Amino acid sequence: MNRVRIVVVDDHALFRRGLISLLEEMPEFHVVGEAANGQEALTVIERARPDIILLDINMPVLDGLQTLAAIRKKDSAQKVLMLTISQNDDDLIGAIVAGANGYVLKNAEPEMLKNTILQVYSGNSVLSPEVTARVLQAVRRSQNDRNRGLLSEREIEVLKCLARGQTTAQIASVLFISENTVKTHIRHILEKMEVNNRAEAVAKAAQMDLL
Amino acid sequence: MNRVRIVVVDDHALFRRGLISLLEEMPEFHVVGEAANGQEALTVIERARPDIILLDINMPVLDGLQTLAAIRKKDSAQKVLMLTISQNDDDLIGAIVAGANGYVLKNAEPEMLKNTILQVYSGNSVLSPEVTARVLQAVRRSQNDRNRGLLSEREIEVLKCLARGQTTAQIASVLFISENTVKTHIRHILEKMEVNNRAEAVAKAAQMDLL
DNA sequence: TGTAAGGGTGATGAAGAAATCACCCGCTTT
DNA sequence: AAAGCGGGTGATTTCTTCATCACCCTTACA
Repeated sequence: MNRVRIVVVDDHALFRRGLISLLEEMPEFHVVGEAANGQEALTVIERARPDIILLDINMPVLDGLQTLAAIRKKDSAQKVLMLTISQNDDDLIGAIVAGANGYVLKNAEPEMLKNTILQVYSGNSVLSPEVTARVLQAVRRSQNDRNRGLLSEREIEVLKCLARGQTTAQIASVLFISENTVKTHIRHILEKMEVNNRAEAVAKAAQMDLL
Repeated sequence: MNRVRIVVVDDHALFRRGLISLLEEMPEFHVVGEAANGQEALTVIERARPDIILLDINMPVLDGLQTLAAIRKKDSAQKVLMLTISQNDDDLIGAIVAGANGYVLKNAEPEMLKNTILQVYSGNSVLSPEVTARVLQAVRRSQNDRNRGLLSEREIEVLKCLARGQTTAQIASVLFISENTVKTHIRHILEKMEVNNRAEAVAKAAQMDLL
């Protein structure tokens, strides 16, 4: 197998040199370029045509996220692995949205880093376990956001009553509205949740945890 | 260090037994219970009080996602690692939303599985590299969804013109509206995007990829 | 067979968002 | 000082969504 061609981008010269020697010790890899900031990186990448770019986030001139965006604009298939100390949510989510193929912390073990690079090279994505929880949290939040706004507040009230097994008439008296209104709310709930009857709506609502 | 107490839930008896002997061979782990479906699992968990539950998704009676939801309802801190062959998006995202602490494929290497369990035990989350890309994709989609709906269609039109460097007057003539209207649209754009001027708005829009 | 319950359709007033425009201010350039 | 441009404030019209209600249909069952 051919060696994986790598470009290392990091403003910390010491770290960059250390990382490069580490990679060069591994027979799988070959470092074909390095840069101390995003601006330089774009030039180096243009010339070196690497398989993978290891990209720091905190950098002067052009930071990692802007650099990533610029890279993506030119080549949507270029593999980019963020390698940073930042566990900041904005950096993390920002990198993902900008199209990073992975996000690993600088304190990763060499063996771990090697596996990560090979995974990314083979087309997969990798996250450090330390940041994976935050990503999952982001997924949960966004799914909840998707649910929020789907139903109006009143409709959720009605849905809660439904979940308690109340009939149309009971709900009407509890909420001080007419039975007709309750039925209309339920109709809208069924439409919005894309279900066919009350029971199914309650089941789905329980699953979406909006009771 | 104490051994990590594990419960294995999988309807495939052969796989379950194999997994259990594998785990028992490792000094770090101790399997304190097993179950062939979600229903059984809930009982077993109640009794065995494991540190971690390895949970399959495709199961009869009560599937893995429903089981996970039930577990979370009782104990929001219980660590649950999904261990499945399913690369289905609904299963994956569903598991995350339901609160899984990890999602790994059954074809994982023993050494890999061991590391994963230890990571989850120590409070982190883990995804198989094979599914990580899909999760990142989901994050990107949901962030885009968050952007959609932020600006009205008309406002996005104005924003596109701004990005082309057009002045208020030029935009007005292109869109067949008065300059005042253009200014108002721009004002709303600035407010909604939480930026202070046109240039910043364009930069942020480019970053959010809504041009 | 009539009555209760789930489900479907149409309609209306109130509230809020969207799109439009007029007018004002401050800075820069000429 | 006049003109051009970016930016701020108020006001109007239109459209959509929400919450409300009336009326009709089908099924089950007493």
